[in-house]
Amino acid sequence: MNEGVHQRRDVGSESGAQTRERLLDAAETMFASRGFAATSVRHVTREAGCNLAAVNYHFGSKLGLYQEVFRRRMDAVREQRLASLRRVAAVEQGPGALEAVLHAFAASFIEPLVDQSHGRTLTELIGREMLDPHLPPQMFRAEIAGPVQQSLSQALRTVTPGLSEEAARQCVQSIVGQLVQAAQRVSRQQATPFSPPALSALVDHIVRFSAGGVRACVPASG
Amino acid sequence: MNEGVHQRRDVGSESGAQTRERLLDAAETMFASRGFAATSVRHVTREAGCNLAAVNYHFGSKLGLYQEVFRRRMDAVREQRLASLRRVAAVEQGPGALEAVLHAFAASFIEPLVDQSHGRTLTELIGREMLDPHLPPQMFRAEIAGPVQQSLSQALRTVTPGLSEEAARQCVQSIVGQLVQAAQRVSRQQATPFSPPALSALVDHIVRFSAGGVRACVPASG
DNA sequence: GAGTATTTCAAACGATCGTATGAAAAGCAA
DNA sequence: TTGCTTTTCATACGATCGTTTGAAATACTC
Repeated sequence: MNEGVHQRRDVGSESGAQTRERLLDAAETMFASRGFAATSVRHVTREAGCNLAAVNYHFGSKLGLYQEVFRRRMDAVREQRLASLRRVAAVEQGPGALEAVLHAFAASFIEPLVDQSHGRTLTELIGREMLDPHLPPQMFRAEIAGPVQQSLSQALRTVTPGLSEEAARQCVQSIVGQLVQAAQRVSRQQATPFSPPALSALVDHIVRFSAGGVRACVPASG
Repeated sequence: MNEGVHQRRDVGSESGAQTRERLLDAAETMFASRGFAATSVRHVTREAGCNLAAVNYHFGSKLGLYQEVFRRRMDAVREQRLASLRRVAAVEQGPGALEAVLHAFAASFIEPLVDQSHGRTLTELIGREMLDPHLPPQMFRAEIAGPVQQSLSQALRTVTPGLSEEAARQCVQSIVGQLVQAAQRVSRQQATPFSPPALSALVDHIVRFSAGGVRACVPASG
């Protein structure tokens, strides 16, 4: 009898929307730091300062709350990644173009971790979802991973003559792999929040390493 | 009153050791596929075909069981990684030596995922522990990550003239990042267990990409 | 064999979990 | 205000959680 998506007729009062977002904020933080199973509905509602039943009222279930936490942020994350790539690909040309593309992508991936508080928790959240999926299978990959990786792949081929489509796809995986791991290292360091110079050095290394890697994936030309 | 480590006087009977290992086997599988919080002691004991209280008797607590699951495998994992590096570093020389080192390391990381069943679950287990730590902080990094990464770092510098210690350390992070992400992709593909040629192509790409990346981290020489 | 130590067992403990329910509270249109 | 909808609330349900307990069963020593 459950069609899978919880639907309330509308958001009537303003206070209704307020507690709804307080719930999402609290849930986002706790799902990120503790994981889905270890986060209880009671913890979330207590943190949000509202009643236990509010979760089931607003989101149908604990799982519905979890999915809405992602849905609320996914558009912004995807657009941020795509925009920073588009910005660079339109401007840069010549021998340093590859580094520019890589730097734009890496920075847009790493910097939100320390700039805004949402970035850090969101990265942790995504890391957990990757290992312990609770979202519909198509949701995460289709709405974030897919578009972003395809966009980066195309940008790489634009600035790297001779890079095949398959090679570009593999390079994207190598780059994302480095970034995910680096992001986790940064996020883990909660006490000492990575000084800006150290963060900049981290991004610089990934750019240099990846540029060398991408160029090594181009078949040798006369 | 709990000194942190559960100590039974000895392993007296053989049947005692048998159920102890059945518990570890079952727990390893379930912790890997479901995570710590989502795996219940009752599930484990039912899977192991023994009584509920056996976990607390043999390991003191659920957490004690979890830690013992890791302790049982860590030595073997570390030795396997180090041995494959040592084997290559002693033999290879010349221009292809970097690729040989990278291939040895990547293969020892990826191949257990499909060869033996332990490798796959262990990789998933490690991935979960990285995001959701339940081990004493020094245990995992000190016994696996540390020695392996230092060994790879030294091997890279041996076959790559001009690579600084700091640069080697960063390159190790880049390589490990690629491998961890690739391992997760492989493990995720449970239905179609990655044909051997596809796996070989995956390793080959990581070797080529990383070789280019490492060489790009050497300061330009005359 | 008896006697001791080790291991297994069924049963229960208190706690917490996600969810459901129906009544109070609040918001809003008339 | 009245009447209706939306939101909040206290409370309870059944299930499952990790752990404990004391007795039964098993293994081992002598």
